[in-house]
Amino acid sequence: IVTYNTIIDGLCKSKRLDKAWMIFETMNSMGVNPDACTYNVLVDSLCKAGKEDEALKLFEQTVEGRRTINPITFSALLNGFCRKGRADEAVRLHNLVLRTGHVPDHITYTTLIKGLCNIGKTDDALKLFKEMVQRGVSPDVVAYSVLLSGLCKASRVDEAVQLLNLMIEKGPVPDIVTYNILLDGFCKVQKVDQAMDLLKKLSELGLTADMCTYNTLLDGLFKSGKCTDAMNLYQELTTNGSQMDIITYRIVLSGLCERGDLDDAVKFFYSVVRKGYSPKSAICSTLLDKLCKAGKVDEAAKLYEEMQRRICVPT
RNA sequence: AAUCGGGUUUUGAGAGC
Repeated sequence: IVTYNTIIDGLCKSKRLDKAWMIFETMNSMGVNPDACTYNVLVDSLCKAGKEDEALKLFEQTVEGRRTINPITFSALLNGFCRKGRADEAVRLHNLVLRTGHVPDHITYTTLIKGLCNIGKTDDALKLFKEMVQRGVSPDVVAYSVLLSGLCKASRVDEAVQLLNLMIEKGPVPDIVTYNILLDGFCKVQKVDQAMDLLKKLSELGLTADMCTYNTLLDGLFKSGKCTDAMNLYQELTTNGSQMDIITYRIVLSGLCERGDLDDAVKFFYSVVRKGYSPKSAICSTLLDKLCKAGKVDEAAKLYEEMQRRICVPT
């Protein structure tokens, strides 16, 4: 049975689903009964192939046939539904299974909470978070962060701050990701100043800002029109030798374009390209478009050639 | 363990409706 499971899993992982199912049939006809592990693999692979409904059917069959619910199969199934934006259905399934006394672990709860947030059902996510606590499953830093992110994305930053305070008071210790989420939340509701204040407090909290922190703030500064502040921050990062990533460059480049600083944008573009990055075609196109509209068609043409050489394809 | 699984930053334009 272990051999069969290993083979089926291997086939599923290399996307040879049809072949995997053939082996499954073979094992049945040879009188080798599939076990929980076999079904875990199959349910998961159906989900990953976008066939959640078939996965659900298979899951139901195993529940009837074996009269037990395997938590791994079930969480694979819930994952599949959540990934597809079907978190509400996942929660319905979760509620059914909950009645049989199966309480999911903190990761599965987090998956569901994130799924709900992704489809904008933030209140349901909050409810589920409370249920989780009531059921004696302690939310870890990721669970809190996911919920925090959901609140921020729904522009409910005040509630996010409350949640952070709750967390500080009697939850897991927030990490840099938690704060990055909140920083982004502030930025997105045009409270960049609050975000910058929070940045200063990070070191007091014993946390080190990472590139994601700075990217968030750079973008926030640009988008709220504080281009000078943004460029100052960028300079600061350059001089202290921070390791920029492609995302930093995209933010700065589009920030410069947005401001209409085409000369700087073009200069910046070349400096990025010299570092060996190829900016996304989207940004190349923006840059070209802005240049053309500013009447600098010649420059745009030159840039276009350069872009072609660098294998980024502006459309 | 032969099997699933969770968090943060960027992502263009035009046309049409």
